[in-house]
Amino acid sequence: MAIQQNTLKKLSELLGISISTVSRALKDHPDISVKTKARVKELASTLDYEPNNFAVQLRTQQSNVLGILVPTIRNYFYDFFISAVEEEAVKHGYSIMIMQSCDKLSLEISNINVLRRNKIMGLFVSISIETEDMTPFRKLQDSGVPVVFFDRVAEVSGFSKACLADEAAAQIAAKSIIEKGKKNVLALFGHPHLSITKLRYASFKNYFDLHSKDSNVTYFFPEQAEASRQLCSEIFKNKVPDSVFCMGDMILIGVMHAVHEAKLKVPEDISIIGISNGLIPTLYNPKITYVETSGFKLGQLAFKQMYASLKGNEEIEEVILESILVEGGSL
Amino acid sequence: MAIQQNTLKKLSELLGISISTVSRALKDHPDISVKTKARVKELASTLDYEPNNFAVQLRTQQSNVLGILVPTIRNYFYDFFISAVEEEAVKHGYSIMIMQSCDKLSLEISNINVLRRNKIMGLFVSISIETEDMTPFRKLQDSGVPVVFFDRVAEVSGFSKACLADEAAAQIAAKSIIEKGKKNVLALFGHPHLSITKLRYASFKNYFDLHSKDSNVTYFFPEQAEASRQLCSEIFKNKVPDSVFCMGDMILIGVMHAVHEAKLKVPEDISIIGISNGLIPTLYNPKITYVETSGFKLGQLAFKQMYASLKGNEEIEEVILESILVEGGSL
DNA sequence: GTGAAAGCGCTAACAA
DNA sequence: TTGTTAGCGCTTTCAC
Repeated sequence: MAIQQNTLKKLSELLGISISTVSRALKDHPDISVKTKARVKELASTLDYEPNNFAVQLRTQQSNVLGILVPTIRNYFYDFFISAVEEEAVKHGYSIMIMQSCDKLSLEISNINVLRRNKIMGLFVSISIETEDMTPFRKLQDSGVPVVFFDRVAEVSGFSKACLADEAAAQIAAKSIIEKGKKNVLALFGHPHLSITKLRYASFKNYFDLHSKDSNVTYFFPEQAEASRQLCSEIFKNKVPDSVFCMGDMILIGVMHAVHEAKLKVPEDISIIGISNGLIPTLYNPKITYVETSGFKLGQLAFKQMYASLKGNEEIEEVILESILVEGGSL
Repeated sequence: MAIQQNTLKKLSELLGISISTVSRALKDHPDISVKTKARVKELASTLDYEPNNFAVQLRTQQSNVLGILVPTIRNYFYDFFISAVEEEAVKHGYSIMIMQSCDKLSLEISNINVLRRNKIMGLFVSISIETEDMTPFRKLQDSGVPVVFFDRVAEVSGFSKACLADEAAAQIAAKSIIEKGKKNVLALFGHPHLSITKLRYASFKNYFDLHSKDSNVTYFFPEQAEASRQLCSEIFKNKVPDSVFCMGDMILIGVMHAVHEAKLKVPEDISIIGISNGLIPTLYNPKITYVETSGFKLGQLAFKQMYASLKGNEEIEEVILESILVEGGSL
């Protein structure tokens, strides 16, 4: 049972002054005399007075809560993103409410409703694989709640977006592979439905088509770790490519399992390059060369965008986080 | 700007009936006639009526929000825990508010205050390294907000706790090492201040003292990955132990870096065993043998405890999640 | 079966 | 400088 809290009314009765005076004293309103302020504040602190947020929120229609909606938190990217947003949010007086869509459209929609009912003041979202209709987000935004897409973003205009430099990242990887003289490339991407996959794939392919026409590049879309491992196992039986590109950590993990199983030496027998948030590639020996896409930095960037919108700076724009190549010894 | 929402008042005016009738119709109150209910519900749905949570909360003094306070989300354990809690919470109509203490006491305290002001109905917490005084948690619980500690728990009674079987996990590891005939053991633990470290250390040491007195076990407390790597590098220069025990993933990562640098073969030159949530040990080749401590399962367990408290079942108890040995090829 | 009215705790316009 | 008052939108008791 929640215990009865102190209220302005109680304070005012104890002090023999009116509720509004107490309220104003507590917020350092210039009208109130120094003496009264002191009296009020002292009593408030001895009584551990805390304003009732429910009442404040009803009155002000402000929750100071920001929502984050991601496919899952169990991911070596979103957790960094969330962490960054949380840190920034706290600094600015906001709290964070998190929900997972589990990559299901139905859950995504019901969670948006929960977040709206909780009166979030802004939403960060990375859409589910199944999402096609952006209406729920549009409605949210139209009702005054800014929406910032990140990572998996809506392929429509009219929303703020914080993106990784997907195209640049894929290009950097392609370029690195070509520069090392690799000609027989296995390129693995994630779910073909996602914008992030489309961008990386198109950019990677385009770069090879333009700059190394004689290369033999094979493309697959194995989504997760186990699918990647199986795929590679099969491929390695026939012919081992001289290099593998992995669009994400999970694919990399699968590939490395297959590499170990086939007892291939990196980089002597096979070169590996990936795109990653950072930790996983550094666990292998030699460390895997990767194009860094920092979830943490992206979170900071996304918060900046959100904060601007929150403060009435209504500019809708796409912010892109630069990618850098982190050289390991795998290429 | 938040756009004006529909309210009960508006509906009642449109329908020409009173606010209270509308309110009751919407909640299927038995007093209201079927006809009226139908009319009300139809209008409500065409107008996309949604109750104003601020008002509901003020009236009912219930937020249906649960808080989670962890040192950091950027961790391959807490994210699983949070994910599980979120999934369960959604099923039961609760939302999750997350805050990070960054292992700083000051942030922990201010975040507790934020959570309290946000009127959370329950709190899951894994304490910071600096935390010693449990008063803030006690006060929260005394004011009717159940607190469930997990992972890093308070070393005092009177709180619900959801723990990993720390002692059992350490014992399983110790037993495995002894059974493999390893006699020259390097045992690495985390921050000595934490209950989790104390339990694992005491149990591990105790098991060796009892069951293998002639073993030569060296203990260190290197906290994070880089410290572990450095420590091992130094140790390996003098004498390579026949086995290493790693209390957590970060320590394991550091150890494996040192192992690779020293070009030691696992398990021929050195055996490795750890305690882990699961992913990291499986990335190495051979996979590292580890005692599993599932953050996801712990989250489900902790939620069950919380839910019982929320529903008035006031029993305070310590729940322990069983550990199991997952054999890789490193021992 | 329906309506009127009180009140959750706070803020802020207006009065004094 | 301080007090009075009118709500914010909803739930719920009590009256009809």
